Amino acid sequence: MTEKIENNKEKPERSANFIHQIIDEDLKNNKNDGRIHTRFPPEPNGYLHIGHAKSICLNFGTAKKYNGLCNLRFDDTNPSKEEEEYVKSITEDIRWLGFDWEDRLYFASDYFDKMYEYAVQLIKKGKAYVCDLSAEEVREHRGTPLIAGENSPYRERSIKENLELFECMRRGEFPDGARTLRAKIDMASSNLNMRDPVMYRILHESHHRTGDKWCIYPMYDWAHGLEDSIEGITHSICTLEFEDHRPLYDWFLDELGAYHSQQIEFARLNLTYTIMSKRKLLELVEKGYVNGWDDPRMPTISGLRRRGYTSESIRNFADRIGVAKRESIVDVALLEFYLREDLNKRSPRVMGVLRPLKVVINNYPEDKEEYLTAINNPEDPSAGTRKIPFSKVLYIEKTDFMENPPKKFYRLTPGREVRLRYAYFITCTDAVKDKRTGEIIELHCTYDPATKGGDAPDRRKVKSTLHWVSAKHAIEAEVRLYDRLFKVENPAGDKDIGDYKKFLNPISLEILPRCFLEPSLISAKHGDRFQFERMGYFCVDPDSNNQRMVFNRTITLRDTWERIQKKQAKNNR
RNA sequence: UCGGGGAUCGUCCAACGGCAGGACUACGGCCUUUGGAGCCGUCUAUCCAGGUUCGAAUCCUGGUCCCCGAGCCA
Repeated sequence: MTEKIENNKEKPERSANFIHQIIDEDLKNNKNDGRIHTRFPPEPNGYLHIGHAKSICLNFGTAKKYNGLCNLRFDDTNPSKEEEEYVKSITEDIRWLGFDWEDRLYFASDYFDKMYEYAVQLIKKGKAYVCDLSAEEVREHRGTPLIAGENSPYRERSIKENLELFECMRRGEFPDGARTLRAKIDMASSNLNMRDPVMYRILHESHHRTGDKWCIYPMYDWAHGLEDSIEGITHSICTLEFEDHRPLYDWFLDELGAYHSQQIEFARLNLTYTIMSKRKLLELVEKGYVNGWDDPRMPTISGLRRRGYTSESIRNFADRIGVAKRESIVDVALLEFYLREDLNKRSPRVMGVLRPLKVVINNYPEDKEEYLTAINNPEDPSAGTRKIPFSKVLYIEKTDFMENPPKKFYRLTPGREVRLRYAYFITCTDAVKDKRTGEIIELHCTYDPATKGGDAPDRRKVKSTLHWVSAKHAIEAEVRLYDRLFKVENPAGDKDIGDYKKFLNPISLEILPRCFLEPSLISAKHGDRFQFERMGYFCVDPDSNNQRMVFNRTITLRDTWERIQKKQAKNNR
């Protein structure tokens, strides 16, 4: 009984998405003998982003849910845009996300021979022909949505001639663009994709896997269904823009009498304050708006990873946003919620002062040092405790002191007593200012020795607890603060403005060169994640080295004080 | 204009003829040695107009709005 309740708690019953409903139905009808086989088919022409993560979670997740299989297949049918670098990053990213294709790593280019044979078969059936029209002429013959197209003058070539010409195409006897192989369907179809679509184009270009073996390359529509068919994919899940292509997908497979997978389309992910277009992301990288594909501001998987995201949080997010056909733009706050949820559970707590303000404890002995006990993770008792050094001169956060505080400011002000976390109650006696600028450069305080550890024997309370670092013991480090890449929710959506780059947030990166961290951080390694108490979650950047530690702020903690300030500012307006 | 899709809280997803529900956000409160976390609560939605039905987000009819489609890209 108890067990049952716990199970329910862990796996709250959520209704199946529309794709899983289709699969449930297929299973009921014993379609494909109950086999479920999906695939994730990236084109190796860019880095994966959070939108791909949705698709990866869907495809691999579906296979897992139904005890089926999911292949990783590179759709490398266009050698002019594709590179080996991308297949490396893509495989890394998928693995990091936590998915495994076992021995089922495939490339569309592995099937070029089979595809060629299939094309010959279609020609022999009188359903494909070699066309001599130029690209421009093909466009002119295609017509428009309102006007039917015209047949190509080469449409009625004999099967024999088509076979010979296609063979000559393959052998490289024609220059790029001179001829194409086209399916013979219907130039008057209301679906433009059915107006004798091109199956093969001539491209004298070296392919990253097949080298110079081929100079004709298959088009997506022709290739994709065959890839699915060859691999025995049962459910071929893709995005909405391929809906119009489904009749063609079906036509090829039906004409060939080949195994026929079912194409199902869903709406791709959009996220607020970022862009998902590969082309635009490439532009940001190439024109130096960001520092590479893995810049922590990028929505790429590698960027998120470097930023400190956990794969668990991305998977939870993908699971939560669901799958539907309605186009949408998901609030990035939802992603951030799952990030914080996961980070809160797993991150060791440490203290780090980002914007240091020197504090001298007047009544603390000059040379005394003591080690105080701090809890490593209140969410995880097994994480234990550690010792942190305390001494006469400390740093606290600049924003934790105000000489003339507004209402509801609970932190340090002249005359007020607060707690230093795990240490003592201190009271501010004096603020030293720079004579010229008036900036507060140093605080003088007294401490109450009876409050060691942070509790007062007389039960008196303080309104706030501050984090701090002993000046003598602190590690100096660089911390990089990231904010959203764009200033507006939907930078790609505003067609009046035109260029999405106008919406770039000019302060999406702030570098703090002189932060002070507690000494335990000295052993932190690349990728290690921490919560800097009261400040947020941080991770060690790969730029970090023995000379200089570099941390990225993954995300702030939820900040109630910030909200109060915003409200106050609003009310004063 | 033709073809293909889609319209449910601010956002995302459910409800498949029978009390419109969940998550996030926002806003209150409790608690707190992180203004963190946790806990409790509140607000807010069926594109419009007709019809069928005891009963419609769901079925029918007619509108409106949005997205995709005329690459030898995927």
